[in-house]
Amino acid sequence: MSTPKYIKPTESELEILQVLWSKGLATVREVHEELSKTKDAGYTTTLKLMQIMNEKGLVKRDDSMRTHIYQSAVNKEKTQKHLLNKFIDSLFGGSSTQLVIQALGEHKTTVEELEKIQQLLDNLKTK
Amino acid sequence: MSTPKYIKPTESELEILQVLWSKGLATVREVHEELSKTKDAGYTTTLKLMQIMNEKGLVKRDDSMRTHIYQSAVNKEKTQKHLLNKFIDSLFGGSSTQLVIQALGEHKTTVEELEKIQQLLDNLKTK
DNA sequence: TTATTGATACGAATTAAATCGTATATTCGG
DNA sequence: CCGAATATACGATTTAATTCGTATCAATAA
Repeated sequence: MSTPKYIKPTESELEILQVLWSKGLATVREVHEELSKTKDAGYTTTLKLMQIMNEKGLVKRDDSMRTHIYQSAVNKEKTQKHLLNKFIDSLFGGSSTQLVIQALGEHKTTVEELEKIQQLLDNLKTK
Repeated sequence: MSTPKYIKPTESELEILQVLWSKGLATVREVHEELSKTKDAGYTTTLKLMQIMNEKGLVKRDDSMRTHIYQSAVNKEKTQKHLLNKFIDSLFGGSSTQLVIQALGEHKTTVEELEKIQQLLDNLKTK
């Protein structure tokens, strides 16, 4: 079995992936419009980034038409997991528990969500 | 009240902060030895990084002696929280619950730890 | 047909991070 | 005192990420 090569997306690349994950398919223009809401960079900047991401294999595109259609080439959950693990290692010495404690302590979490997590914990415990 | 200026440490800076957080006080050499275990860069590289961190205010140092003594100038928990929030925003659309679910699902967590988290959840729920 | 709009390609400049070589000063063993 | 070991300072290079200008081509409206 071939070792899967995990590419670590940069900050900007992650922003683009977010958009693609939520839209499924999108043109450069669409992605750019979306990013423009919170960020301020030129169109060709977004274009170039997406071209590079295509070379890296982070996105796929259909270039059979004049206006290319992009989509993510990496799985959202897998990527999240991968980056999360790196994050936990680098900031919480590998202890996911520490991270969870901080995460729950800080953000306001609804009772429903807390119960959802408790469910999950119960499941994990019985395994 | 003055707006606290949060400086985002780079990857390498974070590694150094980790060492300082765990040691309290340390010389460049000590930090460097520690980093050498997992990483391979020259002594002057570590030195330079720590000098820059000093300029940025990420660390403090006592340079009254020939061999300077460094310590972190930023609070561990605060820094963790700050970076964690950024991370959650950028990767989990601000949902700490999503993050927690992924974190617990992936890493192997002991029953003791799971129970610790359940305790925490119970406390949160009654509030 | 021609001018305008909007698309990609691509080189190049800019910025930021990390790395290292070298100069120089201090300490310490002999 | 002298030489080796060990410090810091600091400029310069390298590498990576981001940004953007400009060329060029295609589509479309007038």
